[in-house]
Amino acid sequence: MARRPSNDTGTRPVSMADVARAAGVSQQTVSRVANGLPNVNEQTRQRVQAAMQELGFRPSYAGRSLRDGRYHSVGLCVNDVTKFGNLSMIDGIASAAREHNCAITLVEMSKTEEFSLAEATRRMAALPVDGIIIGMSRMAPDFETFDPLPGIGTVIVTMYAHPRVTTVDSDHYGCSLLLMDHLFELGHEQIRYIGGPSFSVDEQFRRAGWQDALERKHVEPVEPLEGDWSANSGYEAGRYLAEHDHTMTAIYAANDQMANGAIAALRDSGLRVPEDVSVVGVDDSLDDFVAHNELTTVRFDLHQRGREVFEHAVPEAGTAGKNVAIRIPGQLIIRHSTAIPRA
Amino acid sequence: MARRPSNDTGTRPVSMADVARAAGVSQQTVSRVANGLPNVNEQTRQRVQAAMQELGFRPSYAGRSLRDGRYHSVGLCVNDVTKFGNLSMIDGIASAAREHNCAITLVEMSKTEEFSLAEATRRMAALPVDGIIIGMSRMAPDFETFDPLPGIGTVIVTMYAHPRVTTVDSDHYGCSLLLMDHLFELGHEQIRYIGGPSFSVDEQFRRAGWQDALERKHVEPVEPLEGDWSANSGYEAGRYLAEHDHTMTAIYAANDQMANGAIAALRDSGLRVPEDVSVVGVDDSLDDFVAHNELTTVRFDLHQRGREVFEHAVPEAGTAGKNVAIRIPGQLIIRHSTAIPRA
DNA sequence: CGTCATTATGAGTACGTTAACAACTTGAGG
DNA sequence: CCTCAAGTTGTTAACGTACTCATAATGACG
Repeated sequence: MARRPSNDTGTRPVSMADVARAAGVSQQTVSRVANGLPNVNEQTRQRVQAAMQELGFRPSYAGRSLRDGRYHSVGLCVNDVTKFGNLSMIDGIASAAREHNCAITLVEMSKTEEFSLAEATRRMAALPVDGIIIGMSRMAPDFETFDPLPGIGTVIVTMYAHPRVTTVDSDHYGCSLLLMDHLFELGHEQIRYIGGPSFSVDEQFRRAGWQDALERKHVEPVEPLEGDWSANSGYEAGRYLAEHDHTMTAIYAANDQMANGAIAALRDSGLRVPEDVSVVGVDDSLDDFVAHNELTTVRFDLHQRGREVFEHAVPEAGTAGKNVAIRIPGQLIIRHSTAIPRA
Repeated sequence: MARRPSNDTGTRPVSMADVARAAGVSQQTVSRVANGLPNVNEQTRQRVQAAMQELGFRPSYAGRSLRDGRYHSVGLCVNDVTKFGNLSMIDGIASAAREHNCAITLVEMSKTEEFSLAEATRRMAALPVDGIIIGMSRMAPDFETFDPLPGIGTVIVTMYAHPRVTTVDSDHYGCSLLLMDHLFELGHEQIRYIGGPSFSVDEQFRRAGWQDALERKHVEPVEPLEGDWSANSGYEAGRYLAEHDHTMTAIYAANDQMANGAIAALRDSGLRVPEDVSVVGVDDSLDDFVAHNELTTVRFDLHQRGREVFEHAVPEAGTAGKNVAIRIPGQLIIRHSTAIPRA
């Protein structure tokens, strides 16, 4: 049972040799026509192109890649495509890849469970990729011991630095400092925190920024609350704070969705935003979903991050400086959810 | 200037032959070890595995694909990764692909301009894909005349049927009927429509469903409004309707985001939802963004759509029935934005 | 001790492509 | 007529893999 019939009756894909036979030229001439090389007689070119059309020739990616050792694709490994962080990563990388005429080979690991970097690397390395990008939105069990595969660029998208791998991320620590400084300047000091799930790397760094900012100002951080990034969890946390904390003057929610929920809760509790309580978020993700978005937040340049990630994963194109840790700062967007605290 | 040095000093990737030389066996034995075949002496296996580890062997995707004619990847071509429709498509296809141990090769075309199916097909066909999926969220200029490439499964994700290509989509027409029937049953007849941009295929079918439902009930459809899918555009439309139409009792917004904006506008205009005006949307996309989501809407099973799309694009796995038009019905989700109209 | 099955391994080949080189034709200039 | 250049086409080799077949070693059984 031959896998691929060599005769013409089978379903084997049409190769250059088939086209060559049909057009009465050598296979190499077909290659020349396919690649638009100049040294082909016009008449011959047309005959070959006609044969290609006729037979439905499709150049073999495998043959070409085997020949010239490039795949023109970058591998991207994430746990859940739909999470905001991953989506924005895909978007940023997609535009960088497009600029380099490159595709993205996407692999979604388990949506819920963590995965090891070794496993992710092993899977990605067996795919047609010139570089490997791993989104580590929660700490991998083998992060410390992980060794990248030699001979292929590897980038981990995460805030944690690694001794042997380049890591790139938006600055999830710095964004907290931006927001806290903004609140400090307005005069706030009692700033409560509503975070995401504690396994999230983004959460860990955003929260650390909040805590460090307070401690640097010699304010004791009060018990951070834990949500799940959703507006409903922000609502519950906001409700709790409205009822139990009458000294706070501001809330820092670790993403806009929870901030939006928290604002709703505060208002349902009879508190005004921003007159009674200021609220800030992160991501600048509400615009499409709520009218008159008034949330003060931090916006990240995801396309720049995508470009950095891409160019470090596929070093031919950009700086090949090995093993750095790149943190791309966000931009403070001041809207109308923050104000001077009540006296 | 040899592209790839054949000696050991160069940067050529490590092949099975290299491993074989290091382990003192034949290349074929390395292949057997790499693929976990049983007929290898345990001692030999360990020696080979040690050599693999030592040299950092990475199996060549190109060699393997050339050899067995499969890529284990499906091509996906969309215009803008971040659009809700496309994102949900990626998500659904990703989980179907994972079930078949398959990757996704993602190409993002121009975010803003339309692209022709011929161009998309040409680009995708040159990539490592066993099937081609094209998201046609706006009508392609060559839809009527398009001929799929023979020898590779092609699926277009769109509501339009095509005489020579399988098309799959969520039922963007049927969702309107579900919502309109729900409103009819409550007693509504004066139902205004806030649509997306008119070039959108989803918009065209959702709007057609609204119009047909009214006409079937012998109600004259009143001037549909056009938004841009964003909450702000829904707000503006809602504001306009609140001020100019005092006979309407319900609004059908073509997505949840505009519905959310419309509700805000109605309330800002002093109207109650649902007591004075009922509002419905489509997509069931608000849960993460707003607390206490009360919007009646239609939810699509995106994973089922992804599975259908995938299995028609890569027919080896599922039903290979050629050239069908599959419409996957949505599910009506009744919450609390709809009620019996005021008397 | 010969026969035969079982196990382990190697040799050869084909997959489709492109670079490098060789070969052939044509025409101009001496 | 010879030489040389330019244009066009063909031949060969190599990329890395896995299938098929051949070969060699081992042990069981009559």
